[in-house]
Amino acid sequence: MPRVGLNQQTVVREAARLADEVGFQQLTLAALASRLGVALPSLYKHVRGADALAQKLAALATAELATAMTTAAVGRSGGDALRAMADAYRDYAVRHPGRYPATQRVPDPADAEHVEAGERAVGAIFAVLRGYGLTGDDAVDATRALRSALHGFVTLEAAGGFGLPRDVDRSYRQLVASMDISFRSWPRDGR
Amino acid sequence: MPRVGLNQQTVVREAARLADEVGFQQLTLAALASRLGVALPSLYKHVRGADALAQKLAALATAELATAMTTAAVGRSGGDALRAMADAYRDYAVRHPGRYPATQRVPDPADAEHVEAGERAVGAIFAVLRGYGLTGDDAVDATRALRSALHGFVTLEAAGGFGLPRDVDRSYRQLVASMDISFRSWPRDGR
DNA sequence: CACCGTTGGCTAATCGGCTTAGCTTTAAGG
DNA sequence: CCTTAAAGCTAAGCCGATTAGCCAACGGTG
Repeated sequence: MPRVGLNQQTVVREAARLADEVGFQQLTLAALASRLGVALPSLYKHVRGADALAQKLAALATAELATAMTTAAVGRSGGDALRAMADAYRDYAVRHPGRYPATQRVPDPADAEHVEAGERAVGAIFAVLRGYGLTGDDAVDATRALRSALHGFVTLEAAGGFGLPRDVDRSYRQLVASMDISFRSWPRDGR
Repeated sequence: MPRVGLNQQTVVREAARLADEVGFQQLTLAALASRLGVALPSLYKHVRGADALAQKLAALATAELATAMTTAAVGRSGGDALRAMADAYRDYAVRHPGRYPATQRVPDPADAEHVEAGERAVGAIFAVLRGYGLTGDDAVDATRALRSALHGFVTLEAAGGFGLPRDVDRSYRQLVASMDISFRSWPRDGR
């Protein structure tokens, strides 16, 4: 019986593909094994279990998303950079509906690649905000605001939460435009 | 053997309590049954199954959230109403970590109460936005923006996605303040 | 080429959760 | 008191995850 020749990389990558097809919640070791032409328990030679697989998938997806955000913003600044990054963010979420939810998982401190990927993603946002003159606590607040807005939008969109017929692309553009306005006149409370 | 005397209401309500304790994902028919002092299959006399239970829980949570939002905004307007509603929203999510995620489920059109609850929640936001002079398509866009921001924030907060030590309450206040600014000068593209 | 150790794959078995089928018994109403 | 709808039960089957333990393929070494 010839070996299939799997390793952790191939397993995680196929999991990513499968997740995009069937959804993150429906990503199952059983389905993944059959997809890879292998019996389910064989996967344990490469991944500790279902939870560990999800965590590895999170690391992969976070790295991809961070790269997409960084790439989009490079060579741009201000509202231009913001729009490009926001578009890249939503584009990733739409094109990878199975991977995107995985990016919500907090990195395991022991997984250096995952931690680094998360820092790259936040760093990309920070860099854009520096273009608005936002630094320190303001940058932290603004980063949280931007992440919240983008994450919330793509999550609601994916869940089918926008019932009305109004064009969703346009709503997203308006959201990003409103964030642009916010960042240009960021509210400072007394501190 | 005396009867416990369950009905759909009591089952769903207990499910909500349990979900808040153990988390939405960990809400299981097995745990719910043992909590109610009943064998698992007995639950099927009151609920069609696990998915239907989640849907009923969604209806309950959506109604509660809508009520909280509406109550908070009553008698206020403008930024005052916005802040009160936003605080009520986050407060609900924090105090009901198991119910809140359920509110993401799209109502089944056949469940009139659920549909109505969703409309009440959106209607509450619409009402606040009217105080900013936002109506029609602008109100739709702004509603989506606000929902995105609030939902994104509480979701990331619950997931532990805010790593830095910066005070989360303050970040939320800043987010809401920035939305207030956005609504006061809502961007209109050429249409 | 033969040997051997590593390791990737397998089968078997257990466990937990969901679901269905079908039986029993409560309790409410005539 | 009798009937009957419904609330509860047990039994059984399915599916996914996990663990244990076996076997065979491949790579390196003599």
